[in-house]
Amino acid sequence: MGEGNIIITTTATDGRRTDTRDRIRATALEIFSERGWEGATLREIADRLGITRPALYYHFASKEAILDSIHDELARSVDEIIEWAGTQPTGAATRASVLDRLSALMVGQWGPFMHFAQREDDAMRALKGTAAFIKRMNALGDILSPEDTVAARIRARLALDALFMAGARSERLGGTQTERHEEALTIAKQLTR
Amino acid sequence: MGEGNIIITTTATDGRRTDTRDRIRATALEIFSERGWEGATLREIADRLGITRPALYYHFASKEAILDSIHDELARSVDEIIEWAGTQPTGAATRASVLDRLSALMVGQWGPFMHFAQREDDAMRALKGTAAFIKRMNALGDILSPEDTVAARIRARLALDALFMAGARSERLGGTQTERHEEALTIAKQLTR
DNA sequence: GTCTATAATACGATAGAC
DNA sequence: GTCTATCGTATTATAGAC
Repeated sequence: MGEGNIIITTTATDGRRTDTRDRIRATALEIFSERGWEGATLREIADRLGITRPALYYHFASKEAILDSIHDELARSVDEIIEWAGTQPTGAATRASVLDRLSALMVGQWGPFMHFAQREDDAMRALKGTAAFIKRMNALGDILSPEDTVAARIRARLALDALFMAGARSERLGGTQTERHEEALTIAKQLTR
Repeated sequence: MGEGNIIITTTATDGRRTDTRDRIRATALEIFSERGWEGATLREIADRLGITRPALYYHFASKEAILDSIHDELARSVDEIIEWAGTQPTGAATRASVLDRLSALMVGQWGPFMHFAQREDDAMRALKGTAAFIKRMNALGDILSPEDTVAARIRARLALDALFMAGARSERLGGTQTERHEEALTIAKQLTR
């Protein structure tokens, strides 16, 4: 809830880490993406960090609090895009720019997490953080629909899917990671034209 | 493995049900679709059927065996489509027919389950049944790609996503269920042209 | 800030009566 | 074919020492 999103590895003078909270979030993001919400265990997060489970509870009150914290960080970036779109005239150019900005997020570390959050949609509707994510995805779907028809809404959702597809594990599509992102972006723009 | 896929409710002369195995599969399909693999519990399946957890074990050896049994039934339908495509000349007309046949599966009871199986892809790679499902989805992706490029493979995957989207919970897209299926099919055909 | 030890709960699965 | 009772193991989470 409001932490910075730049992770800098530091050590105190006695050698103890002082960035454990950020390291927990980074590792949890990996494991949520790999295993899904139910499949991800605090044991695995702790083990991968080389600490014990109780130590996690010093930094976060619950498993859900870790997810919420990760989501808060992503939400700021997505909200920026949504708010920016609100200041622009509706049109194909604005939709293309929104897709450009979203694609940039996917290329970074958010690709696997957005894939996770999207895939867990109904299973996780109960989770506060993810419910908010779904609302943001719906807002993006509305922004990306050129007109108010079922077909346009399906196409807008597919445009988002295209970006997610390139952002997540997608080696089977062939080509380089960069190539996949570029092609997905091109197709997404065609779908929202 | 090898049971019929038509569920007929019958009762023996003393009033006991004789179709519990099929009822378990139908209910499990619902709950897997709603909650995902880890989120689905045998407790909920049993409760919804009005029986106890141990009673499930009379019909299936394990939770995984239930999933495998459901998957076997779907696999026969998907394999029919894949095999039929193999006998046809490659071309836009064949791809459109494959999409028609897949869409017909989605309109039936398989839509939510295909959404489930697709979404659980990496979390469930360990599960025998789902691993086989992923292989079939990859085969369909190949069949639906007009050429051997990254862009074509992304478009083929999005065509499948469009059908899945209409088949699963998708009320937010507006329109009627029939309308959503028709529009999704049209878009899918455009993507694989 | 991290540890050991443990509580409380839920899970999948089994044994054996009926 | 379904039940009651239970086992063994995992989970999230907490208490209190250091």
